[in-house]
Amino acid sequence: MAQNKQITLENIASAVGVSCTTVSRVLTGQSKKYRISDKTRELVQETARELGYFPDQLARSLRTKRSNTIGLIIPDISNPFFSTIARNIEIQARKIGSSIILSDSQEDTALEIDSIRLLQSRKVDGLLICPVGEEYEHLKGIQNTGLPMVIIDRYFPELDCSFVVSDNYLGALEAVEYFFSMNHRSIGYIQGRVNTSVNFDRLRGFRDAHSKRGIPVDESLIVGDSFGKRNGYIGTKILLAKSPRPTALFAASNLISLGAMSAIHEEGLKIPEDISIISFDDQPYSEYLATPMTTVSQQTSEVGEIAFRILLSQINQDGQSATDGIVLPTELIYRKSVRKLDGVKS
Amino acid sequence: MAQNKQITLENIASAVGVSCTTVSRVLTGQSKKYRISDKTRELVQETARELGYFPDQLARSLRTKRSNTIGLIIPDISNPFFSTIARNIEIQARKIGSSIILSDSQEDTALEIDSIRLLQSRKVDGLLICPVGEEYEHLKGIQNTGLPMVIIDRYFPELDCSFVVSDNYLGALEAVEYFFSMNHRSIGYIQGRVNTSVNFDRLRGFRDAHSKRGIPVDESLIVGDSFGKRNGYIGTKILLAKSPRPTALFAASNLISLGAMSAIHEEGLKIPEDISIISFDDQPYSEYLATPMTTVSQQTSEVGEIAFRILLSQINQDGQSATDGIVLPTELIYRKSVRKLDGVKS
DNA sequence: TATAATTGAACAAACGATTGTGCAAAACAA
DNA sequence: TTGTTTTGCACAATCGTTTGTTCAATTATA
Repeated sequence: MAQNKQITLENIASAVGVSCTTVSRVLTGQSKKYRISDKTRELVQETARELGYFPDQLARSLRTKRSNTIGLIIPDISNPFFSTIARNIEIQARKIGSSIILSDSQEDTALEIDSIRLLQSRKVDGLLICPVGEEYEHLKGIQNTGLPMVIIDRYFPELDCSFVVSDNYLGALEAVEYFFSMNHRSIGYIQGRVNTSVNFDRLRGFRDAHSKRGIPVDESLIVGDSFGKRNGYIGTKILLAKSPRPTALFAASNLISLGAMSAIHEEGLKIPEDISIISFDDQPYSEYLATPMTTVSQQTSEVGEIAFRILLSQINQDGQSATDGIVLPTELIYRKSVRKLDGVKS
Repeated sequence: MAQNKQITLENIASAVGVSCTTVSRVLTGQSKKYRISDKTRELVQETARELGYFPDQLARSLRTKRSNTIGLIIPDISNPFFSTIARNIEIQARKIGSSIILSDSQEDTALEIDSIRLLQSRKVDGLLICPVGEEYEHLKGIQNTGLPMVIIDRYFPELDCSFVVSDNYLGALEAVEYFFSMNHRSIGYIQGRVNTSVNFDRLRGFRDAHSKRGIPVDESLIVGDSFGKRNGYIGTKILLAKSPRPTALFAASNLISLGAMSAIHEEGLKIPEDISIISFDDQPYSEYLATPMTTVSQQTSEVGEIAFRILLSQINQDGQSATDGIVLPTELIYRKSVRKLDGVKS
């Protein structure tokens, strides 16, 4: 209970009988550089150990202008997709003694802006951010401050900023082409938040797959506006009510497909007998679902690690590095949720 | 690119023509207390806004001895169980302008100890920790420093520290009693990390359910040693190899049941025809599994929120508050993964 | 021996905020 | 007019580190 006082350099200094300058230099490994005698050095080190000293990072950061702290802004940390990204970032960070300050923007641009402010005032060395989407004016603002930043899972063509994303275009293209190869012609797309690069690219893949086959896309089959479960449910309800019903569904996220399954189940339909489905985001449970789900898998753990490394180099090079955009390939994982339809009616 | 200089109180002060004392007092809302004139106040506020001032939290914290930062240590943030806890904590924290520093201990006590050190040196106001388990000597150490702390999802009987846990005992008891009511008599338990309170309580529930029925527990049916997927797989493999095979499996976590499903599938067995299963931790996907899974659901989102509130009161009361242990009820969610066996052979 | 070079460590000024106290000027009272 | 109170703000110390510079004592060189 005894609210122990903090041990400071001064405590060690007076215990040993030197100045805290000397203590500081010993403890930061600069004893050679500043010609501290071995005797003094050892004495200081030992005393520090005895007293259980550890540096006050706040004071240190204030002086050195480096907090060894990075800000991580995520729209929803409870989404496994993001939490595994977060995990890999944290693991990288701790290797170099950095800590991560986590901020959940709750898919809300206003909160995202708040978070940025807060993290800036906490003097993070850099920012890893998965923006809600749509707006990026506030991100420009960050760049003007010179704060190193890399964007995760999204990008903004007009923003000159490093990013790490999956190849959403090819991922979607491949998925929809697979539908076609299984003779599906009427494919519903339950999209995520519109005006995000993620959604834009997936939609583009969806469209291009059609045009490559010379199949017109039925715009009424493109529904939805969020990456959440509820949107998946609603979107699917709408699509299933159409007549004729689309024979296949392309879900833009793991949460969307969860909502979709809910709706499909509610309608008494079976996957893939009554309706086929492919979902973006492979998950550990995907293969154990009622019908093991065909998914577009992303390299989730790599995303975080790569983003962190880029950020780190930016921090160390003091903003001199060129901005890079990393695009990670996706993989279509074939399972049982897509049925092969009988011959094509033409 | 122009690495903009930080705006300080001094900048505002000289712009307005007052001292930074005054600026500080205005900006921290103490203008009345210190009799700053309205004119000065407004001028300062406006100038601060114009200059885009925001306080340096490091400097502030150094002086005030309060960082508005709390440390969160989690064994595996990628596990949805923990990430939803984390999310709720973050949401609470941001409401009061606190930030959370996230640390993933990777289920490793050594890393956990490291994390604590790091967070202490970052001067967090309090600690929210889900300990790896087993050892708690290092946690005693925290208490001696007077750092407010509340333990999440675990507890240590000999440690006088607030905690928030689920009623693991009753949750397990109820699950196993349900197995019995469905005429199962040979139940395998794939446990999590041994010597954690979580596992201990669940195991106790498992045993007590047996003794209440006067059924001896077959010790060879208790396997495993971790909450991970791999352990679920291995444990299930072992249990399925027994003859006679247990008719039911009780999985101590969501990850364990995922591994279990993998093994069951590999053996060509069906749930619940060939084997029944109940898993701890309800998940969004639980109802969409090949066989919708009967689960013991925990109040995941409440855990984080409650823990945060307790911590907050400890911080504000400066350690004067009594330690409380909160036990949250679980709920057995009945789905399709438990088969009713034919009459009991006696 | 006188001078120069080296060694070992201390001084003091930051970093950006907060805060107890002091002190003029203005307003008031007698 | 003189004395008292109130108003409005500034001084300066402090939080715990880091770091450029200074400086005496010792050792080496001429």
